[in-house]
Amino acid sequence: MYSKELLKGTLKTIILKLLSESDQMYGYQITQKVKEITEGKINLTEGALYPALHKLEADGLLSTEKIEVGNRVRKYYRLTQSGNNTAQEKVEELKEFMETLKSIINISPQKLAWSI
Amino acid sequence: MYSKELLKGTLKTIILKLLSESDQMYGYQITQKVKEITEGKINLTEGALYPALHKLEADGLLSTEKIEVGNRVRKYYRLTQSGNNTAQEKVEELKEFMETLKSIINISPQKLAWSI
DNA sequence: TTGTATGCATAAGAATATTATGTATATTTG
DNA sequence: CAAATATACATAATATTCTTATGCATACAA
Repeated sequence: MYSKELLKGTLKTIILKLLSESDQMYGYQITQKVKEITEGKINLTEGALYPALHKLEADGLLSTEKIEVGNRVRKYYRLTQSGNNTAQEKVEELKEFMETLKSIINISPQKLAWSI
Repeated sequence: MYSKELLKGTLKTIILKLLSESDQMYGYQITQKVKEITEGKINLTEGALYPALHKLEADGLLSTEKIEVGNRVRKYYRLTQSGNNTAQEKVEELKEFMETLKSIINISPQKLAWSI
């Protein structure tokens, strides 16, 4: 597990990306999926996930559907039209941000000194 | 400029990385350096930077030295021994985190469906 | 029957940022 | 030369977004 603070700000983008690649998903499934893809390196906590889902829904990016499975109810989320657009934007923004971060993380002493 | 929330959690690592590649730097210089390296894409705000620097100093990762320049005082920061170790760790952790994030961001519908 | 897994949700608290403000000197520009 | 911008530090109020803890409930395995 990584220092949790790194995850800050990326959670919504992760949710939107997963939903953009699948028809619909429910909360618990998202946590398991992320755990699986990242080989256990990222574990979403419920206290972070559910408020984030609710916020995305409130913002009109997700719609929900409750489906009974046995005696339990699952709440499925799917992207709205607006959510689909936002998903693409957020993912693109995250990619660019990571490239920019790399430019700092991979800087050499020479390049840094160049203009100090 | 990126959505600010992405920067959350990466600020300390950025500071430690810059200091690990230079002898010493002062706060304002760090903001300018980051702006230059990222071509204006990341602008550190003072309200975030100074508290972060103070925290790193309080944690024993940075030491300070005040130097008069003209009639003004600059507060230079440099890594302590402990800060140097932490810098390496944090940078490594950030790199690994970015790799992990990529595995989510670049996932294809097929791979995702594989185990839904 | 007791723990683990599944499934949702919220509340208290911590961490970390934004925005605004304050103080002060130096330099550039109209 | 006055005013704006740049340099340089700092903190307070507020917002956001997590963690941790708690609660409820069903299903299944040891």
